Amino acid sequence: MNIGDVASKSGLPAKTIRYYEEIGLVCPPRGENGYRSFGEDELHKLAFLGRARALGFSIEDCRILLALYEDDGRESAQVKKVAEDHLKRIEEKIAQLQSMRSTLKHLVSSCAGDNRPNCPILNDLARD
Amino acid sequence: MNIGDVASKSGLPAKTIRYYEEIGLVCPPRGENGYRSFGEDELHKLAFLGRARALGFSIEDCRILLALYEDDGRESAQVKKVAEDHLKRIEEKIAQLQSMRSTLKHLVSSCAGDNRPNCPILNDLARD
DNA sequence: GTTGACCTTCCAGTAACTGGAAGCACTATC
DNA sequence: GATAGTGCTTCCAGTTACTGGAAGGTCAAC
Repeated sequence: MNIGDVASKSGLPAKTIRYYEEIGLVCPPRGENGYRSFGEDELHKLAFLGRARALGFSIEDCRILLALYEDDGRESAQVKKVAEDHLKRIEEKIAQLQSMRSTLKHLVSSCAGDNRPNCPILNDLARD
Repeated sequence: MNIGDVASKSGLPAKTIRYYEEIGLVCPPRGENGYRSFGEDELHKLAFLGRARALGFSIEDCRILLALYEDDGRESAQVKKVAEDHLKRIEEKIAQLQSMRSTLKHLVSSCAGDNRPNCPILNDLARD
């Protein structure tokens, strides 16, 4: 398979796949013409990476998860730890965004949004 | 005031203030010794920026908000638009993170987290 | 043989800082 | 007056995970 094939099958852009090769997440062999030649295993890996990224795991987490996936001697506790840490970071991020949302909602609803200059949003940002 | 003073008063790191000057958000005059010399107005601006950033506004949004703040002819509708667009983006982000959280929570709870290799998290990432 | 799609590499840019090095400036102390 | 310590300056590089684009080689079809 050429890169375009695995791109459409994995859902990842070709650019991203080249990038993943550059940083060592995958290393497809090359054909005579210099084209990357992907097998089912590489496609499987890329799909794995796509799903992990879709769950918000960082590239470094993905690297670890992939290594654990390929390590028969892994302990599920290692995987769980990575996922739990990530979950915790996500929950912190959600809390932070919810706090912003709450403040913003309040500000937006208090602003007339008309053609006059007075604005509670700016007043709040400029408060002393 | 030197940069260290406005840094502690505004809560922004000195590095960040220099960066804000570099991108034209503030432009404090310089003293004889080449040091940046901040007045109350610059401090006020920096505090404004700090609060806007804390609400998650992008630097470009901050630039717009600051310009509106300093424009007596502004219409509150302009400010409200910026805030509403930002609020919408935040809500989308929250929804995305909540979806990740939901999946992750489920996966984490289904993983034994022991010394055995079998792991539902990896199974899910590797599913066909 | 030429068009068009697909592949290659390389370089630059994104957002918003942050860390660190090298080197002045200022203040306090001996 | 020398020195130490802190604070200021600029400049360069690195962060995250790609993404866009240019210049050019390859392949299949007509």
